[in-house]
Amino acid sequence: MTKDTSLPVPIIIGLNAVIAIVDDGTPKTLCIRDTDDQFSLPYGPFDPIHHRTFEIGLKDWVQRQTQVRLGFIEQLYTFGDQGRAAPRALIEGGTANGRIVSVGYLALADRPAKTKSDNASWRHWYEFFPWEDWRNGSPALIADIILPNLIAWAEHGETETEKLDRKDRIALAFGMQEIGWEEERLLDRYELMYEAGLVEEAWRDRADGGSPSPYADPKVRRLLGKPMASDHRRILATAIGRLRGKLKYRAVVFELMPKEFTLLALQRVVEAIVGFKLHKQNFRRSVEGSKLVERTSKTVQQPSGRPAALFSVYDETGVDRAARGLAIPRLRQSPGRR
Amino acid sequence: MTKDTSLPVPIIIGLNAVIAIVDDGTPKTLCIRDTDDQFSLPYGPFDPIHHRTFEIGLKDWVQRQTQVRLGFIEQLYTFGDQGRAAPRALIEGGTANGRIVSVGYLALADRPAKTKSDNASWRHWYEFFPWEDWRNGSPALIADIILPNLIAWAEHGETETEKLDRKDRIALAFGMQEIGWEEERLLDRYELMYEAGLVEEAWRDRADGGSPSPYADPKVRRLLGKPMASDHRRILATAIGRLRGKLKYRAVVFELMPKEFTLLALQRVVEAIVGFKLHKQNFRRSVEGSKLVERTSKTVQQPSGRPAALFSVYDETGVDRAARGLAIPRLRQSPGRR
DNA sequence: ACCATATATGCTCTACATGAGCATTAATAG
DNA sequence: CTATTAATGCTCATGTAGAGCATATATGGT
Repeated sequence: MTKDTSLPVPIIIGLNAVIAIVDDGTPKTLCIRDTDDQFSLPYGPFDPIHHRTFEIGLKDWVQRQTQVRLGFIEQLYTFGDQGRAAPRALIEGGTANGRIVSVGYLALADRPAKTKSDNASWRHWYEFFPWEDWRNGSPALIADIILPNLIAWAEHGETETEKLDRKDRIALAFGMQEIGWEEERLLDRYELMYEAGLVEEAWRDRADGGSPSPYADPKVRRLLGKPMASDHRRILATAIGRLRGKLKYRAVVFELMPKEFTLLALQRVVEAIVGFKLHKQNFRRSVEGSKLVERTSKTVQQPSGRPAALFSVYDETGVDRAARGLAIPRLRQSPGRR
Repeated sequence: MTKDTSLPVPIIIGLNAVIAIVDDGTPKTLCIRDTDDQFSLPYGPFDPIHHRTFEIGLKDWVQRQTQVRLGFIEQLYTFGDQGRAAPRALIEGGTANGRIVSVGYLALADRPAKTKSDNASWRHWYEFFPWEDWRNGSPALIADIILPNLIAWAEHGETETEKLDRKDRIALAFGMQEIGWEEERLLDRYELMYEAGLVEEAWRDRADGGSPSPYADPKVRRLLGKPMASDHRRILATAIGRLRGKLKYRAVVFELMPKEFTLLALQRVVEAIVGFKLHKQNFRRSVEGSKLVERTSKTVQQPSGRPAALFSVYDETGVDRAARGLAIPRLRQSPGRR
């Protein structure tokens, strides 16, 4: 083995948390409002002295900062790219000459906890990804703005191969192929838009580098979701994409539910996450058949209509490691996959 | 936000690569033989000065060390636990007073490249996880050794709840529930065995800490796979588990195949990875119907029998981002899932 | 009490994917 | 020409997912 003997540059590990809840049909994540009035995810440096593991560190400062107690936690990805803007607080801390590596985490909570500080607030996911919410049909944004701009970007490829490759990626990410829209490709879509210069962060990050990509004008960028500090929007995209995928094979939804719930409430939570509506009767069929929930004897009266039965999670303990997730019975109309 | 102003402890990021190939039905990974004659994964420190991203760093030193050119690469997980043994080379490098965080990567190659150094070699995966190869039926090891020892460990739980919880995890990980054996839960199984003190590393790592778990005797541990340096076996477990899962929804297998191949060869590669045999005709049916491969006009003669048609990947470029993986048509007998 | 309306809940129909295994084809070795 | 071996083709049974009709149980208005 060739031993690398160069002295290491100081490295700082930042922990970033996407803390997700679904509040009455609205999927939200905890955000901090930066000093420049920009949103960022809750984050903090990993302190190797006081914390034996990342998760302990994360839980610790999240609790201190926001009073939110984290239940389910999952590591997402570790971002180590150079050129990624350093969170301001860390720079001010005087350690900006090191390299910052951020480890993203996804955490789920079952209701919006009070937040200690005024600049912390629960924000609607789709403020940052307006093209990801198909619950009221295909967002006009995609056909009207995103696709035309992406295609234009693809046409600016250097070589013929690059152009084709870009078009291919666009088609796949935005569901123009036989497979249709795949909700879990959220990150692919965001990264494509970043590369094409359609989101604000791309513009901001490349201010120094300079690249020949045909940047969309500010008006367009402003329509394509609110920017976030550093690469937090990418981390949020990773989190949502992961959660969307995970729903299908792990019973994580229940981490977002109260003790007792109606099946429609459960459905609304799933819909909020995946971003499109489900077939009600088929959803019920699969949930009831899944052995993941148990019908209680209680019912709740809706504003009108037949009262709904309340359900509870069948086996409290092993839910998140349960072998199967819930079925996602699509409607062919809207996001018609396959 | 409460600002954490304590000075950071030096952190070193180590990059670890699981470089996988399948060589004539044998799944292998590149290993380095340590100075204490122990196996370790290829690893190296991440050098923030010379490398803009982790992946660039990884590719760079893997190529320098082993002459293997990495194609497909995927980040697995970032391990930051204290108490994880530091790779000897890093300690010797004089930086052992810092905290080592390792980022694991999975890389796929299509054939065993020559390795530059003598202490690098391609090792059979299942040397490290002998209970994971079900291709010749359910390994006796599981029923004879693993389960009895795990159950014993479960019985040693402090509280009633803990005992039940452990039994639950065992049942799930080892497929004792209705769902059956899930090949992608390899990491769960390894971690369970680690916790229970059944694998060598658990014994080694806890030498200082000391824990009340009922450690299996050395004879047992020696049967349960070869140990690896640091937590490399955990990283390898993560890699195999991830690859096993990924096969089903991404067309990554083709990264492991030569340009042209027979369907049986493809099947053998899949079988090597998932660790059990597939139904031949059904595998063919799904592969041919997948639009992922293309029949060439060529055939190859086997030692006996009808010659097999050669196939090639349909769309060279977008394979790894293709929307669907291959079907894994199980045989109900052996690892009968569901 | 009766009706319109709004949900919740039950049930059926169809298309298609998946697990199994029989049948046929095309080679080789005697 | 026959036995053997592996590749390839095809059919059958079962289960699941997408659709949508039908029924049940509330509320509010008349």
